[in-house]
Amino acid sequence: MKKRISIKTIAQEVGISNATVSLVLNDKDKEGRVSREMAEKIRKVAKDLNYEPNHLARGLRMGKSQTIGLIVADISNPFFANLAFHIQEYAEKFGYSVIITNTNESDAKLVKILDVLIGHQVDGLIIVPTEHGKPAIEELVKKDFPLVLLDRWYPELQTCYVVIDNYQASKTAVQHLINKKCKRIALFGYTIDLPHMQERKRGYVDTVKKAGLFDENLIKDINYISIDADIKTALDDLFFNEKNEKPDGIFFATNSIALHGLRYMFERGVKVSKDVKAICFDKSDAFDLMESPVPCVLQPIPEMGKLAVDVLINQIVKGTVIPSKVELFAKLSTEE
Amino acid sequence: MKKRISIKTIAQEVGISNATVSLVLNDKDKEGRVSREMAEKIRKVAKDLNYEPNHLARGLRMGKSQTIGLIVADISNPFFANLAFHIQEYAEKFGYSVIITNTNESDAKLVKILDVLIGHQVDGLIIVPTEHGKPAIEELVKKDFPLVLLDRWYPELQTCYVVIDNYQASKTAVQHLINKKCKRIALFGYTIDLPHMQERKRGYVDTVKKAGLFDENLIKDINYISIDADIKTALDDLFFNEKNEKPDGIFFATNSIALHGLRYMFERGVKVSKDVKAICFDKSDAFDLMESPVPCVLQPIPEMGKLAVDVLINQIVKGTVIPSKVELFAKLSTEE
DNA sequence: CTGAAAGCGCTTACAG
DNA sequence: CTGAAAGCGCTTACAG
Repeated sequence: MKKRISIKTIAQEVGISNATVSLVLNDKDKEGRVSREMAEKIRKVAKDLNYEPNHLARGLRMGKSQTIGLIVADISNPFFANLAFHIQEYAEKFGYSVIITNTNESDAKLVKILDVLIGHQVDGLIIVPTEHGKPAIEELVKKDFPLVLLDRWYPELQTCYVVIDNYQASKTAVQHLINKKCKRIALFGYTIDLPHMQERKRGYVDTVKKAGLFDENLIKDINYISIDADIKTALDDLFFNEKNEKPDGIFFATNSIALHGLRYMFERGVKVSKDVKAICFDKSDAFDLMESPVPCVLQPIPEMGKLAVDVLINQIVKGTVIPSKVELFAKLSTEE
Repeated sequence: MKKRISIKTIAQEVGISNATVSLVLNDKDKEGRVSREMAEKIRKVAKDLNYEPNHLARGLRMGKSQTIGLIVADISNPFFANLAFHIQEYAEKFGYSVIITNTNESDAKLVKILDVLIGHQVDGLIIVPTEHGKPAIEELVKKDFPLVLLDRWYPELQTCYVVIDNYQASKTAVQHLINKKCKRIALFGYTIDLPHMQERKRGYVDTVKKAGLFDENLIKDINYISIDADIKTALDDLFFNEKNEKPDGIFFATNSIALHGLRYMFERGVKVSKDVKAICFDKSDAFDLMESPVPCVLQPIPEMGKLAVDVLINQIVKGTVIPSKVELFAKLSTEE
């Protein structure tokens, strides 16, 4: 492979010093620091030689890499993929590249990724944290490393967050089912011990209680690891256990749970909308094609991504961190 | 923000030279180059100080960054998101980080991204090329820059490719509809002038011709830019134009076209499976939840990703490029 | 207006 | 077994 050409090559070609070339190529030749003709000449040679600056060298020298690390739970999940898309598009506007990585909800992996990303000298991090990732992230926070947590948060950790009001979103969703005359509303949530999920559950509980519809047996906890089996067990118990009165509504607290749940119900002949109403978090392509569309909670994905980038870049540029929790609001797909 | 600690800090702490620290930390202290006690001591201090090597500096010095650039058309498309997921997981095993970027099918954007990524000193590129991206990529090929094109290819450009046999996949899909007694099979494809799409069309044409079912009016070209409008126009023409005999089968040459198409048909009350059979490229979550599932062509996504990484790393390590086109085979979802 | 020099953090021949 | 030195490509204060 041919050697990439450097500032030095250009300097030699023109017969001038590296310093001057650097000035010109960084557009710092205004304010009369370099003669007009010289600047022109340098630019021409740089162009002819197809010069591309070496970001590694620049990063090393400047102490910043113009790179942001993004850590999500799973890039193949459309919610995170969309988030990643908008983060990248927006970060690019400010001249930042984004390195996207996955934890697959593993705390060990989070720790490892953090090391790798920091080794790569990222200027900041946007992190969808894992259940027990707090210690690792706390260390970074102590060092004032620029970062913003996205989608999920640790209540006891003071740092920057961009999240949505899960409690309110959940209430709205459950209320929607109540308005549709549902009397026995089930909740399907993850066992994950993070407040975004607890808030969704709390929103459910408060709303059904207020309507006098609370029944503990209708709350089903799903483990991310054994999602398929857990959902089947839970649905079997709700719909095919003679002892139980069937639910007439289901609130799926995440999209992945909804997808698995709907699939199994479909398989078992439980008709959504007819036998039981459903509502869930986040939109899926699947919903548009169902016999009767499932309404869902729409998180403002582009705004979440942009805001995370804004908050992060602000930290990087200012060099200081003012802990803050930005809360956005979701709305129902039926409100559109 | 606290300064990151460097090899120098460790060296001073231990009272020793940078060189020795570097040797130890890179596990080059075997073969009796450094005394056992000294090595232990250095490792301990490095650990206590929480040392993280600076990849920028190492990359600059070694002339490689252990980073791979991945360019896809759209990370929010599940096909590419899955591909990205597997590429990243697999590349990580070899110690490579992956920078993921999107072209949104724009040639101009491809050129720009190429510059950015090369500026970041990526050691190699995995590229899903755009329609007219050939000149830009050709330049890299001429320089023997390590790269592999994925999913799509330029027939006149000798370089490394990992693709699937689109012709065969398409034939199988169309044959499936013929086996289901379809007599009027429509094709929905993109206008994009790249052979992967042409092959899909050719597979369709050859198969319907062989069965004596060819009718030019059943071929519909969709523009990526105006996908929504184009699909509506095409479907309206097929199903709601009194002059035309309706199709009884549709082959959607991509997943995005299928999704838009199925949605519109649903909206207009055209019943898939009952009124018209459908089949398409790539699986979508949506299919599991439809009244009658749409069969699809399953590309071997994990294998495609892994192979691309293998081929690329091989180039990087060997320092030479042997142009090759690896072709994988897709199968129908009904074959599972 | 332009140049010489230092230094970012690392690795690697070369000396001893 | 360990150290001194050079150099990767860049930017930036300092001199002139």
